[in-house]
Amino acid sequence: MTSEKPTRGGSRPGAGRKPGTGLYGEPTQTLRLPVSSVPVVKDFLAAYQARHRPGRFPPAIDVCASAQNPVRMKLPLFGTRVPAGFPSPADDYMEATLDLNEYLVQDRHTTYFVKVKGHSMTGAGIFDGDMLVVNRALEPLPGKIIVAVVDGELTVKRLAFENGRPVLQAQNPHFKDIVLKDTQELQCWGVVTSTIRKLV
Amino acid sequence: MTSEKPTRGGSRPGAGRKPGTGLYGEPTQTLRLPVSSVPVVKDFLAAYQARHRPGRFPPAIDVCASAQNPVRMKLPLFGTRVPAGFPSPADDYMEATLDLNEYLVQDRHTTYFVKVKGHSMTGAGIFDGDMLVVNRALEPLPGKIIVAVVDGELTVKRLAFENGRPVLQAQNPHFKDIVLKDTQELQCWGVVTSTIRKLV
DNA sequence: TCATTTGATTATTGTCACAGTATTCAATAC
DNA sequence: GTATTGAATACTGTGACAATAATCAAATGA
Repeated sequence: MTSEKPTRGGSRPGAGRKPGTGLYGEPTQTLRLPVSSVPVVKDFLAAYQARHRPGRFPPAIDVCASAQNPVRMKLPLFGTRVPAGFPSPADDYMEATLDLNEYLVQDRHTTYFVKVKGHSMTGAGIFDGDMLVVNRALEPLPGKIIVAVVDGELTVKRLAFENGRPVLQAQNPHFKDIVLKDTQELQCWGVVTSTIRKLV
Repeated sequence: MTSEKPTRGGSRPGAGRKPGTGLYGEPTQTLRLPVSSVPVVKDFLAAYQARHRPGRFPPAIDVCASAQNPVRMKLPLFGTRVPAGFPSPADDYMEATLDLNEYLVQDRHTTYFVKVKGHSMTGAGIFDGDMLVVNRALEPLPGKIIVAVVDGELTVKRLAFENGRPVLQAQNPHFKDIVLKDTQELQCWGVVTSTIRKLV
């Protein structure tokens, strides 16, 4: 321990942290939120931050399941007319019975389920935690929402083509589209046929 | 226009705004976010506010009863890891089985389906043509999305309470909320537990 | 009598400001 | 040539402030 005056360091022109080197690469601002929502928003921001990191696409899918052995289960489906009382199977109001598997699974051998992670598809009405029904036998046409693998990352995006190149469009203006380069391979795992969201 | 000193008003003990009268009914705090995420978070907060707005004690709501019909099923469920190839039932990725009916139908005796018409619930991610899974055995608590009959009209709205009165909130700023008057009867047909949307 | 007006009081809310931290630069030391 | 160092500058979390909103009860006026 000395009290000598150091001779290194000092004023330098052009020194200082460079702009855009923060967590998000863009300006920030403060927003007032209810305290109970803070952890939720922080989780969202973590995904938001990761999504903006160049060259990396965090997985958007959590759970995969296949529809191999569906069983029938019929439940009442009511029509659009307003019944005078609560509808019962004997009423004319009942339009049909509905089997969810029958309704949602075209072909049990080519259908599976995945769970959505992240907020990149909110513009298409697909939210974090939604369950998707995917049919891998369907052709990935432009405009369809597909499950795809790009650079080893599993994502859910809307398929489009620009200048002959496939583009995986995020349906949220704050997430970047994925424009495939010649060196990148697009592996399609199927077309999303339905979305399911649990509310309770 | 006079300059006389008014004699009304003045200091009062116990005056002042009451705690918990804000948008969320709870304390708030500031959080720093990237500017591009601000509209996304604000949208989220709007829904969050509707979800968490504390209601008063619920009035008498008629929960009607009836329905039936059974059967069951089981389907394979795959693990959370991203598989290197397409998952199949023979893979180690299969972790359990998923049954769509089991996943979406808590009690087949109290569950039915309805199809949405109109755009009044788009703010809650419920769109025209969506299929709703409704459980009429669940209690219509504030914040839940319910199927209700008001003045003979069958509607899907979010339930809330203002000044002790039930309010059916449309989740679309272009639709009006339904504030129930004393002469009006609110007949609840159940709580929406899931939404299903077919894309193809 | 009773509904309305009024100013003080207090909570909420959007925004700014500040201190502490992180990053970068280039001269100096080794 | 490489590592160290202090200054410079941006980022980040939190506190503070002013403007707004809500509430109360006395005074007012019909």
